[in-house]
Amino acid sequence: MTNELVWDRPEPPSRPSPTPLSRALIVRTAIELADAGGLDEVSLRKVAAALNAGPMRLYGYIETKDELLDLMVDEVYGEITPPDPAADWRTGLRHIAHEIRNATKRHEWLIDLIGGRPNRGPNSLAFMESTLATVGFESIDEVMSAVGAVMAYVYGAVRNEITEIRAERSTGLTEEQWQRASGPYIERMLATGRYPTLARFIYDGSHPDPAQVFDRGLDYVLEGIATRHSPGSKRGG
Amino acid sequence: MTNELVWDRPEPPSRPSPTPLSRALIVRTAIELADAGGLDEVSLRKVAAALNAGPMRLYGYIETKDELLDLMVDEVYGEITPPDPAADWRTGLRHIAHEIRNATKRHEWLIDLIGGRPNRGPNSLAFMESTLATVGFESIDEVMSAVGAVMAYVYGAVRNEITEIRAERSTGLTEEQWQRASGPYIERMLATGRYPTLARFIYDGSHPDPAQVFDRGLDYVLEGIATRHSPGSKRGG
DNA sequence: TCTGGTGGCGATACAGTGTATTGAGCGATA
DNA sequence: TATCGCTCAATACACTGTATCGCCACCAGA
Repeated sequence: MTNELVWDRPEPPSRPSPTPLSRALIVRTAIELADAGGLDEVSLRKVAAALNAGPMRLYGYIETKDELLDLMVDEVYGEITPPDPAADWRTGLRHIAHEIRNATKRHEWLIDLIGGRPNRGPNSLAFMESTLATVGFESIDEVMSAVGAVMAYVYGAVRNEITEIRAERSTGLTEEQWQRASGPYIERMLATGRYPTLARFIYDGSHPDPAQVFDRGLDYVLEGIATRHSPGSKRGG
Repeated sequence: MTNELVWDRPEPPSRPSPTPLSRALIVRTAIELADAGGLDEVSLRKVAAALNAGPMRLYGYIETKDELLDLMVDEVYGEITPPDPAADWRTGLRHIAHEIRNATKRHEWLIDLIGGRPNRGPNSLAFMESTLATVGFESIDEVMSAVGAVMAYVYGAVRNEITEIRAERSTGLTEEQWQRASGPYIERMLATGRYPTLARFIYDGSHPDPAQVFDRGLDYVLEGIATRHSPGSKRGG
């Protein structure tokens, strides 16, 4: 066995001194990528690359990509502050609704993951806990349907908002321009006369602040809950 | 140039007599695949294969895959029957809410596409037209927020339902079993004592019919709209 | 100091995706 | 009959998630 020195032997590839990893670090990195460039930027290869690691290294910390996504969602649930326990159910639910909306403003991708699969991480459970706790109705079923309705509304409303934002971003048309029927396609469709009501709305509709729209819809739901439940059955305001 | 007969020249691949295609046929096929096996079954290759065609052939009828998805959504909007024009706004909106819910029952994948990108196909526009038309408030803004709130609620509620159904399907646990904390993980989490309210709800909660849950939440929203808008400003019931 | 195992991690591989490009065959036209 | 143009299949590319393999550094024991 020759032991001679071979001067042109390639050096071992200079590894960029592997970062020590952890599940938390991976999740944080994935969230940063998603915040910056959307969910498309969260591929195992890209997350790994951002950590100076090979793709397969991540599998030491997570089972599958879906698990990573679940962890990201739960992490964001951790950013949500619970309502003041002394608050009445209405302020409590309103607080939570705003918290969710704000969280998805910070992390637009959230709306694509939340509700897509059941979220049962510790932070999600804590969120459910404080949400249920803030509604002090006596009847469990009444609490469930009140919370369910509010969450359903919040989810749908936020989704609509984000979708609009994305559409603006990708078409370059603001919703206002769209509503003036700037798109040639829309213009053509309206010109067919098959959508008279819609046309009237598009041309005459005003453009309220999205936050106000959200609050108004939320108020419908809360008001409906309030009138449907006999005053005797609730605690607090 | 030799013209000799080469006996071992391979025959041109016996084409299975290419089906004549059309955008409508492609969309219908994609919907069938999605109904049967979920959105995962809708890849250009699979759709094309189902039509005895190569993947690239579809590009003669479709610009991109996203366009195909948009067309699928619009097709389903076409299945939705508008409310009776004579109906008051409340029955009208209720009708539409149920139509949407039923449509997503028939096509579960719909909930993953709807709202994800703006839907402006002819059927979607017709749907918006009849929805707006059924709410005869005088103020355009009031109509918009009423319709917006109802649609947001419907969207979120249906999404929750479908997510539950899918979770049941994939875990084999019915929601009822889950609520008895059959999952060892959930059981462990509840045992930590950090989620007292949640635990109480899981153990003591009843299991109302999903349709009733949906209707109840919908009723909150409608009731809220009704009480928030002065009676003088609405037409019909 | 040498040896043998072990475990972490990179490289490779595979099946799948959407889509751009290429090229072959056919029908219509000059 | 020669050629053009069109239609579609084949090929190719970059990318995905993930299974498998194999190298290499480290550590235990002799």
